[in-house]
Amino acid sequence: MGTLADHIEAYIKKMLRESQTNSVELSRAQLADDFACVPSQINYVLTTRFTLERGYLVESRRGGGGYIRVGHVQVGDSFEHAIALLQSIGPELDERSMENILASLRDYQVISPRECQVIRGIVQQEVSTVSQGKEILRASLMRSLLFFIIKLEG
Amino acid sequence: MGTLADHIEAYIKKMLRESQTNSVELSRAQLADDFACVPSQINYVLTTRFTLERGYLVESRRGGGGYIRVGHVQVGDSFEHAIALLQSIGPELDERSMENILASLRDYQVISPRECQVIRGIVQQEVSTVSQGKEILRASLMRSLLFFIIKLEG
DNA sequence: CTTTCTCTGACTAATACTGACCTTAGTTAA
DNA sequence: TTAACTAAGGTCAGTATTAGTCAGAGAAAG
Repeated sequence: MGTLADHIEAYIKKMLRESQTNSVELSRAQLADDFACVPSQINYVLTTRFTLERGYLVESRRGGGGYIRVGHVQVGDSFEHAIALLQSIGPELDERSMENILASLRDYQVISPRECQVIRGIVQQEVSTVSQGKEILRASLMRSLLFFIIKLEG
Repeated sequence: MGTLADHIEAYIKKMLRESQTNSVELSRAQLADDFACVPSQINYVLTTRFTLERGYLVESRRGGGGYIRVGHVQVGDSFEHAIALLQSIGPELDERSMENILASLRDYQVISPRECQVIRGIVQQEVSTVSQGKEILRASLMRSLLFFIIKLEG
């Protein structure tokens, strides 16, 4: 059967498939009304199902003319490995794991040696500026940079 | 779609693009009349979208023959401009400042609308997953992503 | 029975827009 | 000369319209 959240998830994914642009604009209040639930239920669905790791981008704006935009990145087979690695990054990431991921991505030619070098430099620089939460920041940066590369090339 | 403010913003930017001089002179009352709104709506658009932080200069004069002049600050080199903006990011970065930076980089065509969208989405997603240090993480991510783009293009 | 997932509602925050009232600059006429 | 009039634009507080957050209740799974 599936929960309400499942239905809302399916509805949004259907709209995404039908859109030419791989992105869809929603009205939170309207959608909540359609499914006869509270608006915050929409946020629940978005934060649990339409995450960056699953290849979704969510933007929103409040106020008059506000909206929620959900975008989907579909990547080719050549990026499957990269996506898998990206998804394997948890809330924290140590240096050793980062190196393993970079090496793997370079081997699979998802990133160039130069890109690899740039990423390493950036992450090291940023991580060195904080005293706490280095692992968390590293995970965040790696996810973001890799996702950015995949998003643009995929 | 988009709000009235969005349309007025687009209209002014179009006029700016079409002008040889990177500046355009408006009549507040006339513009308000064209868009069927109150004159103060024009001020709202100017103060929220055409700020110095985004690279715009607004001058005006009251009384008979009054006017509003909007200029787009001519930056010598968009690459230099991007570097300057990057360096202006301190240890912390709030959402408003991030939007200003992105808007400016997009207006100067340092980043594409697509890249802008991706960056915003990634940053929002990542920042939403932490409970503390949102401003610090936002600064880190913006520095990293922008640096990465510039590094590859420059 | 305990843990994890769903769902709700009260409170919060951001953005858009309006209208009443204010300020400034030029023009005219006593 | 200067007071009065006319013709701009400015400010600000209030209202309307969205969406976001978070703690806790309820349901499902292990």
